[in-house]
Amino acid sequence: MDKAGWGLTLDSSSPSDSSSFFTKKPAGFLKLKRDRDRDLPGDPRMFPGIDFSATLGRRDDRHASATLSSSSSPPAGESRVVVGEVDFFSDSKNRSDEARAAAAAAATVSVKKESPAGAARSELNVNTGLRLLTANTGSDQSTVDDGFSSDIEDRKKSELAHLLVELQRMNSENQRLREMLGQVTSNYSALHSHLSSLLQQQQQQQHQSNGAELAQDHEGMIKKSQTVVPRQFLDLGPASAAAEVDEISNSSSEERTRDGSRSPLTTMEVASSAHNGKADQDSSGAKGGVRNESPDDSETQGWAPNKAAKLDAAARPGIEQSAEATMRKARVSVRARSEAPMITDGCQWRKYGQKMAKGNPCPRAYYRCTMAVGCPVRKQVQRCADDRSILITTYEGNHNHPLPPAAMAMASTTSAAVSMLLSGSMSSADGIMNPNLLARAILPCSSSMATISASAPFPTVTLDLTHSPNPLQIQRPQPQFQVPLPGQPQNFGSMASQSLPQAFGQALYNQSKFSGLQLSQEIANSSQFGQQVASLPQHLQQAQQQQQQQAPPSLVDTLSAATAAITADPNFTAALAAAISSIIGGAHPNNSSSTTAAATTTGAAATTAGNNNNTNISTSNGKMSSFPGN
DNA sequence: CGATTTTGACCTGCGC
DNA sequence: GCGCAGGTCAAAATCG
Repeated sequence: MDKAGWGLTLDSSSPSDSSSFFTKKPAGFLKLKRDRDRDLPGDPRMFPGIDFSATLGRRDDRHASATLSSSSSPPAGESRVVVGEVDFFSDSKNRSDEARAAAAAAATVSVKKESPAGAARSELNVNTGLRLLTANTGSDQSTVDDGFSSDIEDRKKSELAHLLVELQRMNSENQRLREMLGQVTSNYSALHSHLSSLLQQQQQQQHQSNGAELAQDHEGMIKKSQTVVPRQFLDLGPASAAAEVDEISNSSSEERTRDGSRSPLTTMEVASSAHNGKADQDSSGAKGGVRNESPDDSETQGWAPNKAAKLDAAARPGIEQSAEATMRKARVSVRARSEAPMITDGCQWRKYGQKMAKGNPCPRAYYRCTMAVGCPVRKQVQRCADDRSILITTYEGNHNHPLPPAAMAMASTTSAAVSMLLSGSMSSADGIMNPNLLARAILPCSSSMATISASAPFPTVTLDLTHSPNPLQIQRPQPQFQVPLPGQPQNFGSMASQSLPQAFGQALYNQSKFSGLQLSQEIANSSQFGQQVASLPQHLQQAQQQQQQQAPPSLVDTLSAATAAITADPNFTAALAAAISSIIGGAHPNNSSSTTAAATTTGAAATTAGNNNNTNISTSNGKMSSFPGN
């Protein structure tokens, strides 16, 4: 459920009392508790608590605000932020320092900042997405200038000059980063092509050696359909290659298929169950009638690892079955430091169970999404046994309804994570899949580590947001979950009202937009990268336009400048993250039809981040019928 | 009074 | 077949 107030009630849920963590109801909780009318998509106030989507930007905001107002009492708005937000992260101060360091590294010229209000105005007017830069540059120096300079015009003039210089610099950095991105993309494509060719050769060899028995051939066809076909609408560049690896692997696909039968149905499965409803119901009846399920409850039923799913899957064509088997197992686990009982990810959840899991004194709570009837998305929330300040949230399933912007953040995140999981790691027996790349692709501004485990009962992507910044990101403010204030805007549509960009959420929001654009254009068989570039936020496009006038720097400068840019501008980082994740894990031309059809069948968006409000369907989400959407 | 949480019971899969 | 663990259900309790 949406017990929205938890984030504000750190007090009641003492970390030391983990056993009662999920059972106690925070005191302050109640006052903020549930107000469904308020929890409308797009309502910025709706998700107090640890706001995943708004966290980063707000955190950055807070840090920047602290910097700007360090020598004087902060404006009312800022003080509200500072006071209201609770930093769950122990090293927040360090990150704040890092933020300043990043600003110092990025800003060769400090730009004065008159006041937060003035900054807000400039943001509204320019909307370059360089708010962090603006904020960062408006630091001590500007304060000093304000104190000693009575000539406002001169000050503004110099400020403007600084801004222009900074803008140019950022443009050049933007260009460099784009070049780097292009290199990464080309390298990725080359590697993928090479891998595909190798796999094809291996496949041919294996077929030649094993082509004797027809039965085996038939089974092989089934396997192929079980692996390749799903990947087709899961898509992704590496997908086909991975699927081929699966095909080569004797055990992986079968095990996955078998295990998948006990896993929750996905949207696609729900879709397919529409014409297999009788089997479902019959099977449900076999359960003793305990679960009185109507056809309308098929989605809910789908979550039950019952025989119905297995029988139904067995009765279905291999394609659908395999697709479900592959996708419905995917999970995304998000680790984040939080004292709150549950991270606020923008969706409404209702708790339906709690169990003591083995090996962990903390109970595991089970939630299901209640934003729409029959939404199959569920999540598990549990404290880390080793570090109870870490909250582990595992998402599973795919939303069948529009999501508010705040929810799209997590949706996009998990979407990207699962996209990468299903696209590239499924073939791997286990292990970490290029964590740096993955982490940067998914959450490049989070300093997170994305760990993929395919050997687990469910292929799981773990996004660890608790790690300290990696060397390449050390200067960047660490994203974290924070406690938003009630009534404070959190939706991304109101970013202009924020003091600083909600980098992470914006990144993911943009990502969704990117992907949505991609999806729609993929249908039109358009190239994706150009569309992604075309769908970049305005400030990026503006920067790109201007950066074309910049002379290319040296490689060293490029790298350093890129690092500085990334660390200094969460918006850019976000956009880059979105682009990368969309490119690598999110969008490919051949994935939309099947999933879209499935989604259409169910009348759902078949997307986690798919948002009617934005008429965007995240490709990475949309194709991930089993992806933990939220 | 409706929505949500709590909590014990139940179901299922898996390993022995 | 049995026990264990994960997951889910649903009646009762709680809350607003």
